[in-house]
Amino acid sequence: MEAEGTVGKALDVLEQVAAAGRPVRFAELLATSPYPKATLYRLLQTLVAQGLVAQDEGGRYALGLRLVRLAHAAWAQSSLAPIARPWLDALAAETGETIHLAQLDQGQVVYVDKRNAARPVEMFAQTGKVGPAYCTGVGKAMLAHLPEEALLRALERQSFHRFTPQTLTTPAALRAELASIREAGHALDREEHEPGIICCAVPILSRSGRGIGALSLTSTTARSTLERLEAAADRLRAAAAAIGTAAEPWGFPG
Amino acid sequence: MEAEGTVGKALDVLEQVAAAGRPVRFAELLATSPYPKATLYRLLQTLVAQGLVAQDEGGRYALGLRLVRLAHAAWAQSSLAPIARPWLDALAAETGETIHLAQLDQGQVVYVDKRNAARPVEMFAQTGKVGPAYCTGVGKAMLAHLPEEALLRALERQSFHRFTPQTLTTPAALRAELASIREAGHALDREEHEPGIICCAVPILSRSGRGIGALSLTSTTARSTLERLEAAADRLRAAAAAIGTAAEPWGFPG
DNA sequence: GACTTAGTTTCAAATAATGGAACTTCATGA
DNA sequence: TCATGAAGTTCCATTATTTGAAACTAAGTC
Repeated sequence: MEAEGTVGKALDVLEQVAAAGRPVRFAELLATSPYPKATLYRLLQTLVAQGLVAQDEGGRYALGLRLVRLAHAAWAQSSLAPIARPWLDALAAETGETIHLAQLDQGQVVYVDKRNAARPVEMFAQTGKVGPAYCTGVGKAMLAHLPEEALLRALERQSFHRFTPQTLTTPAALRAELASIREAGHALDREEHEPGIICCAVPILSRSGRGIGALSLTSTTARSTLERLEAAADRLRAAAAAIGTAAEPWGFPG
Repeated sequence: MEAEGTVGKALDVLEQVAAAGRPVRFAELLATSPYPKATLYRLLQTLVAQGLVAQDEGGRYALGLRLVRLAHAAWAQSSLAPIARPWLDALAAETGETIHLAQLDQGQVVYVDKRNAARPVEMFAQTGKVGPAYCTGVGKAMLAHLPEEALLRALERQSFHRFTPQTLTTPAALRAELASIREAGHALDREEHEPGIICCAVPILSRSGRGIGALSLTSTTARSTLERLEAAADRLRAAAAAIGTAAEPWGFPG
């Protein structure tokens, strides 16, 4: 924490409210805040006045609906997600499996759209969720197509947690994996993030060759195998190529 | 525009980028900004540094993915939307029509979750989308259960636009409608917002009797009638009651 | 009714934001 | 080739906002 300028401080506080995951009292925030009582108090007042944070009758703070409005605008004006929609529909219908569309933001994977085989579109329940880049199919596919400098920055701020026995936990192992992903043209998640969950992902490249997102097909070891997912890689690649051609060249910054 | 404090100014700029609906150049923003060149420039720099705004290679500004992450957190920590999910699933399955869950934020309707009709139909509203309160079913259902003071504030900032011939365009007409909604226990949208679109909505009340959201069943005049939607009102009310009982008493502030 | 805990306000000092103007690119076309 | 201008960036003395220790209020608790 500790950010530059008043706006940065306000966002620190906002992020703290977000991290709590439930409505929190002032005292709870104060306990783990780097800011003194009066400062924290006024920052929260400002956030409430702006609608970024809401306060219940008991005075507890939670994230406000203005964020939901703004995120909808962000999604709608993106050059990737709205364009990709029909392709996700088609892939989900053809494969009967779960399809993810992801982008990279500050070194993390952000899922920006999804189709669940069983259920219809449910936006925020899944959209906006974040995950680690180094142990997901979409994450590795995007990292593999990041310029060296951006990759370094992304790896720097990463701490490698071993989610499963298969998780790659060193930069060296990851770099070797990224090289083979570039060669194969697709990335596999061999239960590296969650046991029983496997996935095949391809990068989405803009016309200028820059990575702007990734597309993945996810299944469970109970229902499918890596070989079967890999067999669908060409189908994914075709969709990714079409999306990349249609999209504005808006790169993911890492 | 023109807001209090540095945070408010930064959010003004953010909102301007959102309003554009597409990546915009600095000069475009400057043309309609109340802030001088240097100030606007530095506000944008700050927003970019914070990840709320992203910049493409051409230097154009668009909303950043950090907003999508934050909105997901807002959605997940809400005391309403996650709890309501199974009921939306059930209502959509039973009726085969579109179901919306909405909340009121600063006098506007914000759709926080939805289920699409089983039959292939175009999207009316995505999650996070906003709409007017005075001419939608969910909006009127919520306005009807707002305390007088909050209703006044909501009406004040409302300008009544006549979307269709059926739209109520005066505070007096709306107040009469709200009274009859309170009596009936549900609100109808008689093509007041979009021609051909009808809807029946019920308020979701917390255990303390406060309005915290609304639930609606939407259809088209081609496929159904107001009478048929109204017949499902009891089913909606039952779901709303269950959700309201399970939810934390977190009122909508108007 | 003294004592703790949670939240709110004050005000002089410290800090950050402001904005007019000057400067740097970069594209255009005479 | 070199003027012309449009778009974007930086400077810096001035100005306004933010800061935070401490005092204060309100609401429990024993």
